[in-house]
Amino acid sequence: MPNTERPKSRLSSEARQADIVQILLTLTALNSPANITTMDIAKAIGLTQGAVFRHFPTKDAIWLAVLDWVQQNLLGKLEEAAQSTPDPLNALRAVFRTHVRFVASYPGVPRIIFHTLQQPGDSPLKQQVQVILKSHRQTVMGLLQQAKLQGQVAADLQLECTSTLFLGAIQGLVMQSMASGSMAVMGKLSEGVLDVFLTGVEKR
Amino acid sequence: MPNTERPKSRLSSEARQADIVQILLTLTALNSPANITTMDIAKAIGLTQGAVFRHFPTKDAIWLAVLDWVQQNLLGKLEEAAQSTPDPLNALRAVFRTHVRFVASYPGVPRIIFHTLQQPGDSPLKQQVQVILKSHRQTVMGLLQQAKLQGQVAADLQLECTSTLFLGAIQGLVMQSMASGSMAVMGKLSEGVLDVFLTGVEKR
DNA sequence: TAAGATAGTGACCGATTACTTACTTAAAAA
DNA sequence: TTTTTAAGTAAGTAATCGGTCACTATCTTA
Repeated sequence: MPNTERPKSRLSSEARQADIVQILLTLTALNSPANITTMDIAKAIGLTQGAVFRHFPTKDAIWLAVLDWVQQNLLGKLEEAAQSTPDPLNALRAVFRTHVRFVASYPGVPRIIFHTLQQPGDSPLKQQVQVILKSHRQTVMGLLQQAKLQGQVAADLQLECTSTLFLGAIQGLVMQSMASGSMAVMGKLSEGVLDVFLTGVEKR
Repeated sequence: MPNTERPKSRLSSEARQADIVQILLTLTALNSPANITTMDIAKAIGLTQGAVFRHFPTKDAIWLAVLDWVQQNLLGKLEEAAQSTPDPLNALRAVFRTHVRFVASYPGVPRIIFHTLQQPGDSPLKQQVQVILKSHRQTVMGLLQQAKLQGQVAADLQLECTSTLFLGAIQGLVMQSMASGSMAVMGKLSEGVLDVFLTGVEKR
């Protein structure tokens, strides 16, 4: 929902920054991050291209702000879901569903993550993505460790591999929905994917 | 291993096309497909930039040739692995390991797939990727269906969701290795990921 | 209401991009 | 050996990119 507000303009730099972040979240829902130009951003918020650089020194700084938003929102919700239930495996369910819901609402986020991760070198952008992934990973591994202590999963379950598969499950859903061109696919398949995953994790 | 041959040059257009495809497979191992220019390609094969367009009409045609190579090689090997054993679940193991080995050898391929899939619209490139993904999916679903008929998996196992998770497992490994910056991570985690997945699939 | 601060404009810049073209030159066909 | 075909060159094109700058207009504040 970009640009609902059209009272001419003249916003504070802080408000504009938030504006631009939100616009990018909607632009990346349909376009690859690699193709989005500062001109695209400017047009989407109804300003000229030069105005964009009043609020961000470089284009990378814009992406960094977007990743900051992702960190605060996605990670916050995931952590909240992880603590929503004392039962670790049910909490894992909640984390998964929260993640799926988030990605369905902001389909551009996985694209941004993957696109940034692909870049060579060690830019601040890439480091930010690594922080996000690591945090997500530790949330999942923490729940698995709890489940292990409570005897809900096998004692020899490998936490690293399991959390990799957990994240991969989301990625698989994202790819499937991108390939089919419809985000609805994700909702249809997510519960089934979660079931297969949890079956593999639960102690028998 | 680009450019081992340095007998000056002057190759047939067919040989150059194959050359360029191979060079792109190595260039994408470290760079994002979005960043690779025709100049990069030319330098890597030791020619001028204009020479590239002697052998491909457009840049998209180059990527299409790369995807053709992926289709012939990856899909061929996966199908071969699927038929290597009469036991469906063991065959699934073989498919997974073949895929992991392929991605470890050509780390650029998942990047190309994802990058192409991200592009909006319905380009020939994107259609080619969809063909590849669909074929891979059907290989996996065929094996799962066989396993179901033989009673190795639950009769109510959802094939679509399971194959999505299967592909996601690979994607998870790819992301993990990109985040860590080392392709060696994939080999270390792949067997464990495969175990968790198969545990979720096998009938108990 | 006057003055300072700052968001926005629009023209501009250098660099880079995919692609073209007139030419040179090497290799295969005659 | 001569002719013909086509791979490679080198310079160039128009378009687009991120980023800058002098200036304008609007808001805040004293």
